[in-house]
Amino acid sequence: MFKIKDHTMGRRKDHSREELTELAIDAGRTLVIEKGPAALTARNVARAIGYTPGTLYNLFESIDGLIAAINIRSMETFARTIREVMRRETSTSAQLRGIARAYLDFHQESPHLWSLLFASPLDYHSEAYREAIHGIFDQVLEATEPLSADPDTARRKAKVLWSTLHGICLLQDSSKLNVGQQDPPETLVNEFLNQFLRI
Amino acid sequence: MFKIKDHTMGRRKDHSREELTELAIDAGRTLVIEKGPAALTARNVARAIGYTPGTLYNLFESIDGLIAAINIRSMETFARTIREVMRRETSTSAQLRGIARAYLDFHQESPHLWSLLFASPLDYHSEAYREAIHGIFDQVLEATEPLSADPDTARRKAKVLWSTLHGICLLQDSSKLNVGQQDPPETLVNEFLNQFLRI
DNA sequence: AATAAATATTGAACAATGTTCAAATACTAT
DNA sequence: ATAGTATTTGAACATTGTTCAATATTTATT
Repeated sequence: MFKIKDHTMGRRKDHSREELTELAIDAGRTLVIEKGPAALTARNVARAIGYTPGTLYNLFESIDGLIAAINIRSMETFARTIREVMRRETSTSAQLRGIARAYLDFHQESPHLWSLLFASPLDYHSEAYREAIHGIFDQVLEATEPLSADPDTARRKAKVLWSTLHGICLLQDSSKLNVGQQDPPETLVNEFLNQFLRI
Repeated sequence: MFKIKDHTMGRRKDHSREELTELAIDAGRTLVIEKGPAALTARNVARAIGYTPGTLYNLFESIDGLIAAINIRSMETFARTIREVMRRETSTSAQLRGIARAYLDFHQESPHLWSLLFASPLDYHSEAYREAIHGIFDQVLEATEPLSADPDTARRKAKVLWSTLHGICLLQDSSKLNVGQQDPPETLVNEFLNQFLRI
């Protein structure tokens, strides 16, 4: 016999709260990867995990909370990638070029995830979010330190590098009909780094 | 006697099509300036000009069309500003610093307009939009030309400069809780330009 | 001047969004 | 067993963008 439920259901406990949160983040991530940030709706995510929108609001305080969770995951992955770069490369220039390379790879391989993280205004900003940002930025800072005497300059240099990477990828996306000729992001990043690494 | 209209109204012709378009753009612009991009809704704009949403769809093919029109106006204003800079300054470095200054001013004085233009993904892209972009970018290109031998390098340099300005302002906005210390955009742009202008 | 055609405007509707919440259910501790 | 707590739902609400038949007005034609 099949259970036909013609009224509201109560607790199912198919998954723990933590498992459910994981499921939601994964489903949301997949939606973003496959159909872009616009497909990340409460109903789409809920359908993907076999629950209703209301359940999501038991896990996240709002849809922005889910976005933040997905972004944090992206940042953690990226932080691991550049940690690897920092360990592999010994020279400052190789480290910085490696970080830039990793950034461009992320943008190219997961454009929608990149877009959700860097090209969609979000004012959620939990403590976990702040930490995830630091997980990345502190390493960039570490890499720019040898380039300058005082730490203030190092921080400024790190921010400039980071800003330029952002900007170049944004420009790339916004110019489907391009300004003049098509310059691949790598070319622009190279142009920048050649100057940036010149003492 | 007051005309009470209890059914659908027809043509009023209070304004010409062109006047109405102007009214809509102006009202939309004001809404964005005062309440941010999120306030730019069809109903808000319609109410502000004393019409209904349907009328807007007679003027623009979609809400993105209205956004594009507002952005084009922002770009035209900015193009005029840097044209003034280009005329006033004679040295390359002064021109580039002037352009950067103007960009930061725009970001600081009209953060919401800046956000609508540069920080909100939009895939409208009419011919008029392309032209407005060129009205700005061609001048940046003109300014970077003396910095490099071949035109390809000049174009790349212009794009790098432009990307960095974008990125720095984005970073500024996204970091209400800041990464490390607060670095004013001017400081970062200076850090960048000092390196950029070094031959 | 009368009539026809074109245009402008509306209100009402549609689908989709985020979000809330009482009701109902199932699990947990007593 | 019973009471209490946590979870899940469905239905609702307000807001989006957008469409469109109906209507009113202006313009063109006869």
